[in-house]
Amino acid sequence: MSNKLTIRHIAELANVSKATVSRVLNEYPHVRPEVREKVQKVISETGYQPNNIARLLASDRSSIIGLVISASAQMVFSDPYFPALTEAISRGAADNNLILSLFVSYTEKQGRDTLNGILAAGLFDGLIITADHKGDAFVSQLQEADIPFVFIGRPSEAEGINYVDADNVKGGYLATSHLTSLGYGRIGTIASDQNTAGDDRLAGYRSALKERGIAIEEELLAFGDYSLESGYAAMKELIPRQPEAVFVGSDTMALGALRALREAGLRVPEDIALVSHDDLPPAIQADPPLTTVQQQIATTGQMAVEKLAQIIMTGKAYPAQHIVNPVKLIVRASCGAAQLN
Amino acid sequence: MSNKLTIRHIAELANVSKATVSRVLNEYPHVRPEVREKVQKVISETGYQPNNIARLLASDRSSIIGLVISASAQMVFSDPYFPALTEAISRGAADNNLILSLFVSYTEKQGRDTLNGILAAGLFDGLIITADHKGDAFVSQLQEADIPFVFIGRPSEAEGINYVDADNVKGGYLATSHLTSLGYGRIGTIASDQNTAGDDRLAGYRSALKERGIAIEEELLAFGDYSLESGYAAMKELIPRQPEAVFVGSDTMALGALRALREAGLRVPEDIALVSHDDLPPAIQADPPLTTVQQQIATTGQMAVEKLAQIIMTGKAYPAQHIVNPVKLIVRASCGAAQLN
DNA sequence: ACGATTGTTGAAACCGGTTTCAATGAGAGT
DNA sequence: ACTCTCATTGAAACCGGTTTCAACAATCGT
Repeated sequence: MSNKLTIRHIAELANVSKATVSRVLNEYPHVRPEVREKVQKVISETGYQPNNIARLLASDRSSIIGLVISASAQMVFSDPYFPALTEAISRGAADNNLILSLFVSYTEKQGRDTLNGILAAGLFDGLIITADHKGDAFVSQLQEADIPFVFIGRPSEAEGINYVDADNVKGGYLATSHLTSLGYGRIGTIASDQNTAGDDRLAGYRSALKERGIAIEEELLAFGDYSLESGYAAMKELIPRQPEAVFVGSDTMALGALRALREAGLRVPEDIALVSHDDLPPAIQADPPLTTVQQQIATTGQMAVEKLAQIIMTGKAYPAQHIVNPVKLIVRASCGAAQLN
Repeated sequence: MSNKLTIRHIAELANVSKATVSRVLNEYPHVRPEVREKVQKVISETGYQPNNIARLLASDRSSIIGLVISASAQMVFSDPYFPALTEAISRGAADNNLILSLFVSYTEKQGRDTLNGILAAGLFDGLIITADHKGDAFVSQLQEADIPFVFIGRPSEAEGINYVDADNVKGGYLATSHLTSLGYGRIGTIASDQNTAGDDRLAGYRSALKERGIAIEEELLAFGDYSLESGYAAMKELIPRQPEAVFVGSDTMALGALRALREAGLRVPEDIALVSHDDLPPAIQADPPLTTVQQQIATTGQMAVEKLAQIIMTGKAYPAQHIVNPVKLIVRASCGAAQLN
């Protein structure tokens, strides 16, 4: 450490006690303005910076929060979702004067071990948890540890748990309604049952069709795991069933679907229309650019940090709050809306 | 905190002093085996976990390292490079029993502020710095603060600085030689002068051509900033000059270049061959899949953590080590090697 | 058998802050 | 003028560990 100055030195230089310096540092009352100024002058002249560790020990608060990402390696690597989220949370942490620590694990078991280590360390004021699986395994551990936490993405047992999520049901609904309103029949979907987001988007798809009185044809449902490859495989499965349009549950899977269609010699949107979900950079980079449901990941990340900060400050995690961020449809070329106009 | 147990309780339960418990915890010598066992028994029975903060304060070591990413927002979002690197470093930190904290900033000024905050906090045992710009602004600050640090990517003033980098000169050389050896003439490049990686790749390009006795035609050089859009723009600039092949300095820029070519009605590799750099997921997902130079980001991240850990342990940052990871050419469709066989 | 050495152990100081509590002094109330 | 408050301040305890140092017991050499 380069920092040899301690609160004692400042106290001596300013001719006051450590306690008074501490009061000035923490902007506590009960210090005469002139004394406060004198101390501040010494502090700024010397460039003194209080030692955080000591502060933590004494105040039992670290201002460090952890972000636990538990997802398959493939997912973390190839889907821009987690990077975007991480980045948003990083920014949110900075805005709230919190230090962000990052933990990535690839399996649920590994995630639990990581979590154990984190909880044992006792270093963190709170945690943000995000998982591509349903994440239930973590909940009991977290609750026992009595540490403030916020989920990103609804855990399947959400009761009493604070979480922030996108309005996935609405997303599936918007995407599918858009396709029905463009006049397509035989609308399929590539969904996912890996997490609640997938369930919800599928539910939205179902409700949109139901609303129009269209029966769900189970053979037009395919499933993927959010990877490009799974989107490719799912679309291959769907092609023989000749859907006119498909709602794909994520941009990345849509990229795979596009490849399958290209290989099959089918044009998008002329032969098959596509709408996907997320609106991450690949959506606009795709050929054709994807009509997709935008979820505001930045907002989600930010709200998660803010909710966590609030729990930490107030000490009140209850009543649990479920924050659902709105989504909106971004119309590009892949749905064929342009042609139909 | 749920953890009410302190070292004192353990000491009392085991009928020894705090000092002895501490010796057991830290696996220090000078404890009789039977006493050690007795203490360990109490520890495991009670589930006692030492308070890290207190430990830090007393031992002046936090086991927390910071990763500072300073890059344009666009870059962090749309290029998978940083996510891949972050993920690798996260894994490396876990392997070395270090906690990783993440800081993202978008401008050099913001980066400096962030760094100031970090250094002031005095919480970190060391830092890993990575920047899409040349990052020199940070060096003096870091050196003054006397904190262990390792750069990822060669800073332009690299003397006395520990860094880990890919062999970018070799990368540019391999890509370009591959194109010459396939018989292409008029080989252009989309380079970048934003960072030393760009400089180095360009240098490799130059040396490959020079080696074959081919004069560099300045009009076949274009520059980008690693964004897809800049690759698109650069390729548009190059098209009228009719290169037969182009070495593109990153996969993401190559994606943009592909789009420009597609819009111009040029086929890859039949009309123009492409080789890019990085071998990130988009390279294989592109149409056609990109021949590209693979840099082992995972290894780079891991080595950076290990080097940093070593500096922290030994306290010796000198002599500075420059670790250059090998690269290798991955041949796919975009270079046309398959057709030529 | 006896002093010298070595291995074990605990008391106490320490890390650098925060917080409690009692002492002090000035202003308010009568 | 004389209490009674109340704001200001510093001394000391505390947070929960690590580390130093001195005391002690056991082992060694002669």
